[in-house]
Amino acid sequence: MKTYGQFCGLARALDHVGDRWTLLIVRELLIEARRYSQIREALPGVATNLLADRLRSLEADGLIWKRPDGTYCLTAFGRRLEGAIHELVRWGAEWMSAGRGSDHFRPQWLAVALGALLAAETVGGVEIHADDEVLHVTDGRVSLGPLERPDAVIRGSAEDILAVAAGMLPISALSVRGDSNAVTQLMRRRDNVGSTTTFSDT
Amino acid sequence: MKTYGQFCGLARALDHVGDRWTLLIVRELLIEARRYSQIREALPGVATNLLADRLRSLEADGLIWKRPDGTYCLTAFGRRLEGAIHELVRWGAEWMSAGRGSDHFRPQWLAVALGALLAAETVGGVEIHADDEVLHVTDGRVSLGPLERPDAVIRGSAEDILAVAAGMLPISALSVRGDSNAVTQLMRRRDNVGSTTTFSDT
DNA sequence: CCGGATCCACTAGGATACTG
DNA sequence: CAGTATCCTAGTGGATCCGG
Repeated sequence: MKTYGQFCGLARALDHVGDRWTLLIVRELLIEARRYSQIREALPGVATNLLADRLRSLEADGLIWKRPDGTYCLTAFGRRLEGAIHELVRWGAEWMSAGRGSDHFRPQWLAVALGALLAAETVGGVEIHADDEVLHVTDGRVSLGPLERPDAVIRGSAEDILAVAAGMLPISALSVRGDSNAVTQLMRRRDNVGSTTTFSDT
Repeated sequence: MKTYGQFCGLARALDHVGDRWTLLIVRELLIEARRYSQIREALPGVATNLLADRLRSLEADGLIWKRPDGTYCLTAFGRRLEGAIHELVRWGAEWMSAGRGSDHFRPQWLAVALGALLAAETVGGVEIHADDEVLHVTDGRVSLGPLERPDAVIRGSAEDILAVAAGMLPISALSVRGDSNAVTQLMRRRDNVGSTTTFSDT
């Protein structure tokens, strides 16, 4: 990308992660370390050379790192984009209410969405079965895989779980077992989500 | 921009604000409502047709609104991007340490940078004279213009003030009058800024 | 099969000239 | 002043091919 040539944090940030696909690559690696072909299949439509280009740039900029086993992995610096990505996910939740339509969907994306949308102050562990994917939430952090002794277990389609987290469906749309208190506490959405578009001055 | 076609908050957000220049336009309107030509001169290098395109899209998406007097103004929905922009500014602070170089710089950009970098819990008012620009901070919010009864007044070049806020220079690089306590409290940077790039696993 | 590289058609972006 | 109209270039998308 051509640099904006502005001495401004936003412009400098966009100089490095403002390119098309770049933040989506970071999103994938935020979920877990991935191989080239795993990233590619998670990003339908990306050209192979473009993905290779982006990975090279991200590595040169110190955001990602290629492990000896061939998986790409975020550095600590790259992971510090999580806050910005979560903010964008929360803002983008507004555009989710139009429904899925014919868009692609991967259950793993739930990990990022839930990390951004769920209440951070949750105590205890909740296991989530979304379609065939299993993930869990502890202390407001979302990770892939099951939990040893979950306080509650939620089951539903990934789409429904996402819709509940985004406030588009009531919690009753999901099957919940165990401590239902932990679940309602978990699903209390963060700020900055779901207000209607209004026009104001100043 | 071509849509990513992904049912994901991040992808949907980028479908609307991921285009080149778009977030910088939002940044300008976050500072204050602006006319077409004011936006253009704040974004050196933007093509006139491109700016017109972006403004049309942003208006169609309900992020901005054209007032009867011809100034473009953020809607409440558009202003909800402030959190994401602040996060990007904080992340981008890492790239500011390379110095200004030959990049453009506008004193007004300080308003956004300070809003992102300064401690939000500040009490009292601090007036900032950056070159010929005057702005002030109250309750962690930054606005253009002077303050009625400031607790402290900071003077310096906009570049130095930015550098202090980003932690690249000590507070002693600036001239401070009044309650120096309020100033040191103000300049205590938020999290997520300034750690060195390290490589870690997992 | 994985991890790309190469080629080509297409589209978005950049620079400048021009207009109501 | 606030854009529109062009032209040209760089970046993107899609398909295919290639070496390990």
